[in-house]
Amino acid sequence: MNIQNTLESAIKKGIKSIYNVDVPKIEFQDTRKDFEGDITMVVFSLLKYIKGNPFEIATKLGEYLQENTDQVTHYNVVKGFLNIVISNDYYFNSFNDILNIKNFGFKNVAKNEKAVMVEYSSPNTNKPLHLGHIRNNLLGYSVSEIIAASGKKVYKTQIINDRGIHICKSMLAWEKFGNGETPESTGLKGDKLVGNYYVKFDQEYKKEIEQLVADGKDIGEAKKNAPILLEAKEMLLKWEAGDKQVVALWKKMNHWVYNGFDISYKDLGVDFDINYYESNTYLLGKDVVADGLKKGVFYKKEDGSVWIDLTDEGLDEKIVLRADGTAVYITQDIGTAIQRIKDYPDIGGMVYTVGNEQDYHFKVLFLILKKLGFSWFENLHHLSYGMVDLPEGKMKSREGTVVDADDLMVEMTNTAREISQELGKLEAYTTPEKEKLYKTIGLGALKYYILKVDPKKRILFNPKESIDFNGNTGPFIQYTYARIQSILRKADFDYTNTISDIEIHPKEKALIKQIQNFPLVIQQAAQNLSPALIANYTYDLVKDYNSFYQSVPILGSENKNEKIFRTQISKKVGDTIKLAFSLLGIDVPERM
RNA sequence: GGCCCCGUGGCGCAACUGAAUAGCGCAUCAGAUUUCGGCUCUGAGGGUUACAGGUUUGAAUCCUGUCGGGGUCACCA
Repeated sequence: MNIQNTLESAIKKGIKSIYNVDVPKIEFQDTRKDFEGDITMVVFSLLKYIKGNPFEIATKLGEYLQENTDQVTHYNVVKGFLNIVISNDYYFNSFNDILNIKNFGFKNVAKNEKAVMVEYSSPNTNKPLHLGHIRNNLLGYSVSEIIAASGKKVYKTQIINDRGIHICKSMLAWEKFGNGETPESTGLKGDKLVGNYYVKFDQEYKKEIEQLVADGKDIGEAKKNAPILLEAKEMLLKWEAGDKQVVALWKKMNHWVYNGFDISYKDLGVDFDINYYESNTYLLGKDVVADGLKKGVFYKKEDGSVWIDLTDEGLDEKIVLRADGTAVYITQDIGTAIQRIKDYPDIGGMVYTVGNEQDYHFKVLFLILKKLGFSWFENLHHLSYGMVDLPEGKMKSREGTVVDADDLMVEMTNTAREISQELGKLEAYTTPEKEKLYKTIGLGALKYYILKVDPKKRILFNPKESIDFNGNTGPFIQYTYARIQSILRKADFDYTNTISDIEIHPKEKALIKQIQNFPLVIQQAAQNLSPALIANYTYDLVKDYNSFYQSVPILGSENKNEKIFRTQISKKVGDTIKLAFSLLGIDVPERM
């Protein structure tokens, strides 16, 4: 029970006894530095229920609290703000209550809570992962961890786009120009090898168009009729017909890609519980459309195509099935959503981590599922995020301006190595341990940098200059953690027993308050699908700790109990940093 | 053009979903530290929260309009 809840029920009781009124909610905020107090109640919001002068109301409630609660020692009133001072005993008690709770702030999965499926990454199998995927992966993974810590079961999933004309393009190019190259023969990661052939196709295709135009063909015609494109289309037909050779090639090359992705995912520190493949799901949804037609949710046009009218909701009409009966993108998404609920009946909602260019698509998708009558539609969320832009302009894979995910991770690690070699305290480390550490720091910087900002905002990413190691950054927080560990290593006394008979320092108070807040922050972050809340919380905690560290001696304290208490606080802060960072997918080092 | 998102000190970000004098980091300037890791801490300067109205006891936050940036309006995925 944190202080806010305790006070809230006490104040409600007070209001009941003084004014005989029930109020639903009491508002609190942190007391501003310039006033005395630990927590502040905002009286203004009560004026709806209680007629009167805010100052008087605050004073009466302050008096009531002082007399009727153990925790409130005194109070002061400024305008409509009741500043409440909390007793030292309360801080000791509440800190001692949580001192030995492992994973403080994390809630166990509640039985009656429905599970959540979080989809993220969802790559194409013809291109390696790039910077955009990194933001997607970090967000999706972190949100999954946060929801899990908030007390819900989570299924992490990705849907792999493994079929279609674009896949045939890289297959065809490999067949024509590959000379039997494999990841083993070239030493390339599988996704990189296949990606190269996707580029190769595009080059050949452009050449053929130029040739055709030079021969006097119209440019539009040339684009449609370039021989290599026709061949790719033919290949797609063969694939759909189940042609043995094409399917075998498709399987072989996709495997290369999956092996490549696995390496990238592992480096990035993300994982999945379930994979869905478009080759299995692209036919889903058609029967749902037939069903919806019967129910009158959809309607058929003269040419046989099926549509939904969303003009009443301020959107357009949207096609859900082509005239030839084949599915479009959204048909598949409808089918897949329903399929997932069938596969995992304990799911009560889903989170789709997809870029904001698909905002409209998901609006439509959710609306359709609502109209089809699925009750879980209201627990569908599109975790939409802004583009990651480069200083030079937009990322385009064809023009080679993409930042490759693997390259970026290596670059971050290199930067961390350079800095650590100058400043690190790593004498005790072996070379492999050092390498692991550089990666921890480099990726910590990258992850924190991306996750601390509101997902909706665009990020301008300058690989060379953007990543700072000072200030509000991952490494700064990691550094504080490492320093705490250094203190704990040196603490050669028993600090497991609880302490309560010393003077409590304001900086210690601030830290206890901050730690107590952690469970609430997790719940808020889960509700808002916002890793940024966790990142900012951790930073605030670390700043409070550094301030504490600077103001009071810990191991150097003369008073034995003080020494123990401060060590305990340090330990708890360290634990909390570690837990919070685990929610962001960031490791913390023992030394750096 | 319709719809959606964004606009906060020079730069990068906050503000618990409407509350006190809008916080923090980088950069700049001035200090602190016999001690536990000098990648730390304390302080100063720097803001009409893009602009104009409105609602409210109270607005960066809600509403309307304008401007600027981005996205989206495919029988592509």
